[in-house]
Amino acid sequence: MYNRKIEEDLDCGIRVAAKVFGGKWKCCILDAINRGINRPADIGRYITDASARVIEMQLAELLFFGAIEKCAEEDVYPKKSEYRLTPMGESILPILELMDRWGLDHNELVKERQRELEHAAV
Amino acid sequence: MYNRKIEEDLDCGIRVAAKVFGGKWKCCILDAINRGINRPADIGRYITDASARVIEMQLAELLFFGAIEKCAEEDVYPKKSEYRLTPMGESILPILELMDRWGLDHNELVKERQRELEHAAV
DNA sequence: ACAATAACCGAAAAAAGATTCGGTAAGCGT
DNA sequence: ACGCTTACCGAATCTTTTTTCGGTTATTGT
Repeated sequence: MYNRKIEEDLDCGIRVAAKVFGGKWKCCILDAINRGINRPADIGRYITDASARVIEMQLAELLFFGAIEKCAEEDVYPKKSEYRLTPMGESILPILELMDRWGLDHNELVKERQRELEHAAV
Repeated sequence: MYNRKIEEDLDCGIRVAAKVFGGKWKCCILDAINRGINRPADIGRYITDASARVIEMQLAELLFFGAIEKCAEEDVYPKKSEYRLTPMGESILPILELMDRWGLDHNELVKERQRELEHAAV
């Protein structure tokens, strides 16, 4: 896992939250697992924009920080792995919902500004 | 302002939210302004870890997306600028609070994992 | 007149994060 | 036996974000 060069202030709650579920795909993965899509390959098919590698890496981080747990029959070789939310992972869901709602409430405005930017760039 | 090469999915609320108040310092700046610290130089003194340049840039983005507004007497030259939250900016505060509380509730665990990582890296 | 402060900006560089590519090890269907 | 899928990893590369540095313009205090 990547280790930062510059130390971060983990006394700031927002920074802690960003570390655990920030980043481009972690929220989507938590959402998928919450919906019962809990095997890597299935998550990959659910989140079509993300490559398999990204999903593996983000699963590893979510696992590392204890937001999800791995329930695989480690008999001989992994093969069948399933991930589920831990109570800690579940406690993130209300925040995701709030953020998602906020974003959807304001996306028209943001999209418009985005278009302005793109025009100006030409 | 930086213009991405790769398009992002602004139909996902979380992505929209991240665009407006994600990033390393935007939340801190919103918090500062909310506390009545509303001039760039004062915000700089409040958030000591961030350079003046960063604060300017992030203020510009917050302004661009309409989370804050600039109330400067543009008489002859800027000089005195004050920023305040717009209603849209205020609507972000509950989310920040929730994230901050979540982070503070879980920071011991995260800090410990962080220490493990650093040890392993040596 | 001179130093200090405020508000800004452009551009380069560094750091962080995401993506692609190629690989391993194992099981399942035909 | 052969190809397909699953799970996973390392490393190079590219994109995005953050930081640093040096500059402009104007005001205030001495």
